[in-house]
Amino acid sequence: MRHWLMKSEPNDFSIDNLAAMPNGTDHWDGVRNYQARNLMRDEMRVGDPVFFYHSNCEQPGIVGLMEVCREAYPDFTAFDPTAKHHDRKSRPENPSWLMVDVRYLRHLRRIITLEELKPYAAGPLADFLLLRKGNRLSVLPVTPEQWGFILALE
DNA sequence: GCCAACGTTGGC
DNA sequence: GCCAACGTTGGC
Repeated sequence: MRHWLMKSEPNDFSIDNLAAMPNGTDHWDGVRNYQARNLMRDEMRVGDPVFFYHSNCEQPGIVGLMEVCREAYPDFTAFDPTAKHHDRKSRPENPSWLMVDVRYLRHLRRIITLEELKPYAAGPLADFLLLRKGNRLSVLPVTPEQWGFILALE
């Protein structure tokens, strides 16, 4: 089992939006980065735990927990000319982009902010991809040690 | 709104 | 294959 962190802009899709879905479940569409796509395709499995991270907002940070509940399948929003992340090069018979389904588990009792995590880049979170300068991956692996350390901050 | 750090595109 | 131009991400 692998652990993950997935980013979403709360103005676009927040953890509250996910929690409000039927069964707390939704597809995670809009990933348009090959490295992130390959991670979803090759590494993500049903039952993997995921941090829900709010990015590009007033208080960037980890806000809750979810789990993968369906493995990678074509991101149909890429086929839709009216969709925000439409990609005309992606065809249904040969999809460029994939997504997984995720299920809401719970909010953290408080937001574990990026600001709070940053100092640990000098210690327990030295290799945490989220804290790497210039990192823009929206789907990234978290080691069991990193996962445990971060959750213990809650 | 600014801008650093990317990733992608396309001319050559 | 190189690399400049461009677009995007995301913190601040």
